[in-house]
Amino acid sequence: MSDEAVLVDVDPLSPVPIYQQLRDRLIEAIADGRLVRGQSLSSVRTVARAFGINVATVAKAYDGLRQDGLIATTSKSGSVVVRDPSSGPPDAAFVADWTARVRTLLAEAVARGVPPAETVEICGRQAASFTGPAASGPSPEEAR
Amino acid sequence: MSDEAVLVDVDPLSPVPIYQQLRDRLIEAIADGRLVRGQSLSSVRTVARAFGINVATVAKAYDGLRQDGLIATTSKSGSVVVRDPSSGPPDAAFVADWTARVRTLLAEAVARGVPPAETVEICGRQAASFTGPAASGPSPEEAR
Amino acid sequence: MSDEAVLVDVDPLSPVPIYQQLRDRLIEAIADGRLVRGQSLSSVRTVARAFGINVATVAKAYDGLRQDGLIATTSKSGSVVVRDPSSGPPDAAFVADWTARVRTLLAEAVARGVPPAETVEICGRQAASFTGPAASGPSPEEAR
Amino acid sequence: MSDEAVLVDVDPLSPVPIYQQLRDRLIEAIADGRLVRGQSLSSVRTVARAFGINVATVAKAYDGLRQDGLIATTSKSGSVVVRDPSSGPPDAAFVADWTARVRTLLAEAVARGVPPAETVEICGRQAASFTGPAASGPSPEEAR
DNA sequence: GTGGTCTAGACCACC
DNA sequence: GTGGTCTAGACCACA
Repeated sequence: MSDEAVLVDVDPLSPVPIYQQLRDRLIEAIADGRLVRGQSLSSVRTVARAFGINVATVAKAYDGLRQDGLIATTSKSGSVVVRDPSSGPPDAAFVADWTARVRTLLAEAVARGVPPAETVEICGRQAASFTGPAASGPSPEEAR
Repeated sequence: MSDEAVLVDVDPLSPVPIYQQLRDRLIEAIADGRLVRGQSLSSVRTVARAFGINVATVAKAYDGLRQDGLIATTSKSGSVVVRDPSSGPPDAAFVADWTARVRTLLAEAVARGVPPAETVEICGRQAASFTGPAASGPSPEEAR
Repeated sequence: MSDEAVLVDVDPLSPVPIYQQLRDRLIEAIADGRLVRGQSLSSVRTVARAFGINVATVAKAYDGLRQDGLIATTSKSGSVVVRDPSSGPPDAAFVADWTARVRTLLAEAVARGVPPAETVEICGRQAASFTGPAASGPSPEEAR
Repeated sequence: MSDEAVLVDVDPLSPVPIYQQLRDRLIEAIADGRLVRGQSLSSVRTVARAFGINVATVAKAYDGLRQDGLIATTSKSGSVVVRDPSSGPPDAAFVADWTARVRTLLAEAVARGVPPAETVEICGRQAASFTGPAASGPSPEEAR
């Protein structure tokens, strides 16, 4: 029980689908170390009840994480995190796709007048919060 | 006439709506200087014909850009770019929202094993290809 | 179900687009308290059927309200009002733009011979029917 | 020549049609006394050349003013203002229609959080600029 | 059930 | 010519 208490919250009024909000929040939890490999997630029923949302919605969120190879689900022990920042680099295809997406997002800010350098600065600040305590150091090598 | 030849392409099979792909590509064109303030876009009909998509779909893409204050449309001269990287900084609300979105995107890469420092590096590389107050430096080669 | 019975009507023969008439009527409903924060709107299909207009037309009206931050839409529960007169003041840019528009409208009446004082009186009478921080006074009878 | 030098300007990038901008600016000029009964307007050709717009566009603007009974056009002396704030009150139908329009506009501000009282205050400030010096006095009777 | 997207084709306003 | 509006009808995603 104590190892599955990751608090996230979803906004039912947001235009972004609830299942994706859930997925995004869990990914962020994995990225910043609140969820680590081996840790188990709350059951779909528990989460659904906690947020007052449909079980299918939670299942869909977990499904996405499973397809991304981030969690694995067994009928016995539920869903557990099987991949986290320390699990090694992803395949090149993912990186290529991700690069394209980040380019689009950066463009949105630059087109509106945010200086390119400032966008990178913001990215740096956000990324710094992901590796945990070691990330604010001089050279963020893998803290493995 | 000769100033509206900005080539982009869209993928009708992608899960991301066509109108948004179009919008994204045009935003990127504005960000990297292929489209500058005062330049006019191809007419909705021309674009629709070129891509084999519906006029309304193109109109919706242009509509989004209009609401973002990036283009202005008149019946006479079609749509022209009215805001570009040199038009000054956007409002704080946009930046705050954008920061949240970029955080989610960065988390996705970090959770999968891309080192935070590398995500920032990629951002830097992409941002370097955009035009901005500081981007007019001596040819942005890969800083690798 | 019982909380979405806000009746408005539209005129298909009017030069003002149907989607905008719908938008205007709903804005008036929000302004005068017939629609309050948290209340949900009829679904696009319901409205479309009721008025004999197209679903897309209603969707466009709702789209406008969404971009103005007045409603929020989710696939599950449809559209709900998220901003009303009690939600705090708008940004300065909006007020400036609105002032210019009201000036033009006032001019139209004055140029035709309505005394300026009377235009303001009419505005006062109309504004009195709206709910606002000060509008909950002792029954806004005509101050004539 | 010296009595037709009313300066207005139009924004070709505005979403509001040029002919209507022209019409609006002229109505404002009549409302605030820069144009009075008997004064003649520049010819359509002169205006068209001055703004680099089409003659037909100017003609359409003048046409609207003519239908509103604000100007009259003779082939001999061109267009002259035939109605201004001192010409007496308009018909009731106009006032009723105008009231509905002003209500819609007021609602837009109120719905977004502008207190009703403040909307009226803004209207008062704008209206004050219309009658000229006499409007800021105690009781703005007709200064006829 | 909900809303979002897209199509094909039509009409109208603007210039 | 341009863009804006509306229709009818279809398909898909969300919950």
